[in-house]
Amino acid sequence: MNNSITLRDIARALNLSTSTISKALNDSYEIGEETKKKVIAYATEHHYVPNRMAKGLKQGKSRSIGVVVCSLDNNFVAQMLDGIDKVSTDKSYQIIIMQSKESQKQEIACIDLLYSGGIDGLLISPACETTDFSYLKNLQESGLPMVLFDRLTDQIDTHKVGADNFKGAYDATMHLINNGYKRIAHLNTNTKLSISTDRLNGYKQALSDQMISFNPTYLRSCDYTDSHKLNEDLEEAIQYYMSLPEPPDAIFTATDQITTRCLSLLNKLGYHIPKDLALIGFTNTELADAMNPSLSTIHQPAFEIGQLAAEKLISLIEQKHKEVDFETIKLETQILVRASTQTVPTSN
Amino acid sequence: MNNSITLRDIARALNLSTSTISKALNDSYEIGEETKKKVIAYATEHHYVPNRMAKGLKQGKSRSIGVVVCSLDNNFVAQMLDGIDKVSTDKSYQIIIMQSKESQKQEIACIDLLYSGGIDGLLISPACETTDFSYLKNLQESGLPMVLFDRLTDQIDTHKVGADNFKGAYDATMHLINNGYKRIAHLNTNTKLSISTDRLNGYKQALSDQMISFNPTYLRSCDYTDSHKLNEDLEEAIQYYMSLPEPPDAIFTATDQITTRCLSLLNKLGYHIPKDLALIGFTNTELADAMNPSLSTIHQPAFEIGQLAAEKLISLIEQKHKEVDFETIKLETQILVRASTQTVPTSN
DNA sequence: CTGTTAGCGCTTTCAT
DNA sequence: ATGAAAGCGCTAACAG
Repeated sequence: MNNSITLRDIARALNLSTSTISKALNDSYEIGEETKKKVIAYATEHHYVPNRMAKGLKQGKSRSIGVVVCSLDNNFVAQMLDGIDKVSTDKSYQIIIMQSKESQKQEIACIDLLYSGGIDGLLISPACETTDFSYLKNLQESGLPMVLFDRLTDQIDTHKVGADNFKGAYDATMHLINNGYKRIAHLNTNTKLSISTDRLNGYKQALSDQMISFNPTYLRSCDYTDSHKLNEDLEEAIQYYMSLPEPPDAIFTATDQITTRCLSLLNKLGYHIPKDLALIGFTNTELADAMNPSLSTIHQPAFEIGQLAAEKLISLIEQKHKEVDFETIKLETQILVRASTQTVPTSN
Repeated sequence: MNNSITLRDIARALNLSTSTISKALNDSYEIGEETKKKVIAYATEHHYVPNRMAKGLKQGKSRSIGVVVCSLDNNFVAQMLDGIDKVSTDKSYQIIIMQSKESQKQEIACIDLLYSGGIDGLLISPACETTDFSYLKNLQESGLPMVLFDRLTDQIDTHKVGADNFKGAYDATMHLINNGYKRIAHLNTNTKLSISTDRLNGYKQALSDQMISFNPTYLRSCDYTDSHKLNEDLEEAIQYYMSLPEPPDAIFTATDQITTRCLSLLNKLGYHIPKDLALIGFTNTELADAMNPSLSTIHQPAFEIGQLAAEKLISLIEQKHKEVDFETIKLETQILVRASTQTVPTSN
């Protein structure tokens, strides 16, 4: 660990007290210009770097923020983290990122570790598996400021920042309908979180607005917990759809992983997109344009979600005393129409 | 910050001393079974969670590792981070990730912050911009264990873990030659780091082994610092190549970003891959199969690089006293041949 | 303007 | 088997 010089070392070298050094380095009005200069000169020369742990221990705060996400190796998550990092760095907070891998157990382990590390606040996008939020609620009651981002739940009352998933799903479905698709399947995750339900509801609303009745056989959920299992579920779902007497003519997929993998899988299984089946889904991949075929997507403002969530959390941390009205912010998604939904299927 | 109960609170409640509580919770042999049980029961009931800062301050180590990467929003980096996280979590180290955004100045700011945070060791993949490593060297001399990963340099003597970039580049170039391509261009980054030079050398070696003389007009470097600038440079490079009297018939691209963007760009500019131009490059995207055309790639064992780097660092941390022989480990890359290099160009 | 002192929460001798 | 006390590096009253 850190074995650079300490305040005491400087104090001894300069024949001053540690508190004088501390004040000088913190540019206190109590200290004379002369002394300040001398201290700062010595400190820089000897590469003094303050010990954050000592400072944190003393001050009861650490200027660090814990971030819990499902996975680091996820394009969409990475973009949100980038946004969080931007704001945190600007406001000189350090972020500590941990991954739940979609497991509630691991999520709790992460939170414990973060909490014991003395974070000033928590930014969390819960694991798909998580249904019981009492753990988080307890932490909140014991005074830890927190903001939910991306994946939200009604079970906790705090600031929440995510995309307008209902609208995004509605737009996607409506786009398919407007392009002449009639039998629209929906593939989503097996979670109870809002990302899943909101998207399902948006899908249903669009159908109903267009007088298309919701057909439960066109709805399948995939296990999101395990990457391998996801592929299996996806393949099974597609096989199932296509073996139906009336197979769907389009699929609307609910998450980044599902969308891109679905495209790969459809290609692999030999289906032609969009002739056999149109495809549109939530994903933020920059490669949508270069895919085969280029992929129509619902794009979420990931970076902005991260930024806003971090801002909200920091404001919460810095006005811990005051009463605040918690907000739930839903940022607009964007529909990007490309080739995967362009061909109107042969009439029937 | 953390305002859970402390050892003192437990001590008072149980009419014991803090040191007894500390020992009990750390399962010391000095403490009787009865007492231990009582203490542990109380601690769990009241959700005692130790203060890492206090512990770290006392013990002179924090069980945390600093990680500096160029960017979070980068597929390849994310995979390495995942590997680092796996090992760290297993060995109960916490990781603190920071991004340099390819700027040396920001890199130093990150390192300072990490160092002052009391990290036990540093894992770093330097910014493209970084050429002067004296800063890191000083830190190392002052006792901070560090491991370089992915982007290596001879200027620092420590454990280093990366891919065998020379071999990867050699394989890619050789593959192109074997498939009948003769005028092979190389697009890389404008950095002095080994990732760039090793790949260039592998490319040159393959050419020379096949009696093809290296043509400097077929070599272009892109500014990697800025995402927008990269696109410009790329577009300019392609325009330049294609306006040559003898334009290249294949491109070998050196990094994840360059490779995928190059594909997008070639499509956008209306070139047909691989008829007009073959393309193969370093990238770890899972979407290579689903691209248009499916993309031949050099795949790096990113997760393993992360894992190994973390293991090396932790071993360094935990045997800080002993003398060690530093190793440089180069993991095998993998060539994945797909459609973007499949068609032999029309003879000439 | 500068110094003394106490204490953040924890571990760790050293007594008892 | 348990406790008292010191101290990690820092800041913040409070004196001087």
